[in-house]
Amino acid sequence: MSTTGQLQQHILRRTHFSEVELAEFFTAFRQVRVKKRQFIVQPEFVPKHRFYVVQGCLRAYVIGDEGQEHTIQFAIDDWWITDYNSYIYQQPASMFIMALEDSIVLQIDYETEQRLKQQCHAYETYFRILAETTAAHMARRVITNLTKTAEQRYEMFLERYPDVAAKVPQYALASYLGMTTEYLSKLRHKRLKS
Amino acid sequence: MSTTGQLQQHILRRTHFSEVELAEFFTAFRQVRVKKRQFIVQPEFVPKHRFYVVQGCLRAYVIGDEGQEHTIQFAIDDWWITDYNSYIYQQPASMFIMALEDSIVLQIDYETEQRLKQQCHAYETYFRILAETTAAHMARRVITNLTKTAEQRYEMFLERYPDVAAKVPQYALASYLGMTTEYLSKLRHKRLKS
DNA sequence: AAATCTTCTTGAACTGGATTAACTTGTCGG
DNA sequence: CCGACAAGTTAATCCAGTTCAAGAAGATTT
Repeated sequence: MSTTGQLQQHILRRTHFSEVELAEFFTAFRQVRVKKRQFIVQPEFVPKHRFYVVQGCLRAYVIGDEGQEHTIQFAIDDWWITDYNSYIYQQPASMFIMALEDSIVLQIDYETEQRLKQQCHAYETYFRILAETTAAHMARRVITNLTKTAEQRYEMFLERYPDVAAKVPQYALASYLGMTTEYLSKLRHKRLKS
Repeated sequence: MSTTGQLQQHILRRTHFSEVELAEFFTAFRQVRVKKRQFIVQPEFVPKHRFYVVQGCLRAYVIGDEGQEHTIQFAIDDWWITDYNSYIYQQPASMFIMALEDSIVLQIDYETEQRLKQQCHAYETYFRILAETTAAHMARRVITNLTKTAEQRYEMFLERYPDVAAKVPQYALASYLGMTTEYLSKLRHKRLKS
């Protein structure tokens, strides 16, 4: 499948674009290769793009007051990623987004996205659905963080995202789940014994 | 101002509807009075509506495995509220949404919303913006919960939402901030002394 | 205005998870 | 294939926040 073919599926599984709409939509994207450890978003800079991951693995994180990293989002094949707050309001980012492995992404820039959404109802619908999905996902995460223990959060993550769990380094997962690397290490060990 | 006048402002501050579009949009809403302690969403039932709060105060919460309540969202005048996950996917709710005081809401039902969005690009845009705002808000909350201590979370909430903090009962706020009532009580006391 | 229920407070004992620190194992560029 | 740094482990100690328990202060109903 071509690299845009994957995104095409992502779109058509959620809404309907005509042939013409699809073709024009893809002209808005640029395919970019991102090397491991390379940043695509950095604090202080206004994030110009939203990214669709064709292949690879990226991680968004913030740095807390005491210098610890906190993972906000992972993205693997067929996921969208950006610093949501900063992108939609076009404010300087507060996150880093870094490739955890060599990756291929499709990027669309803010102005183009705005123009497309204005121009065509179907495009607007697609981005509305993306936003809704993001909101729903974030709401679930808030609930999980409020209601579950560290151990339960780990177990749930393993069940829900086994492919992500397998790909990302332990320290990144720990900081996503809101615990230290050391504690996650203990949980894993405990798990193996039982 | 009429009750829809408030919602009209909410819309026009975010996007543009023509006179005709505005008029038709409002026919989709029904104004409902909700008494204190009354539920508008309950677990097991598919939430049929999304609610715009004209006046009053509502609270969305889930019940954890050990029976504790966890507040997911508050809504006061000029806010939207629903069980987001359940509403957009039309699945049985997992939350309660209850009025903390006698309130007036405007409700739109799922099918009507779908029809409106399909019918008119401007409506679609408005709901896209609502979803984006929700996503951004939830993302900020995830970050705060990961990076800040209970005390910092409380201080930040007071600063950002003083009107909500003044309205809602202590136990509801505590469970929103992810701490026990007892601990919040101590934090307040500590705060008064300094 | 008494009775009942709901919310808030206070303090003592406890614990899930953090911190610190030293060590082991991977990984990869040269 | 080696040197260096990044990632993961283990164990001792510590603390932010919970739990339990009992009472005080508001609300709401009769």
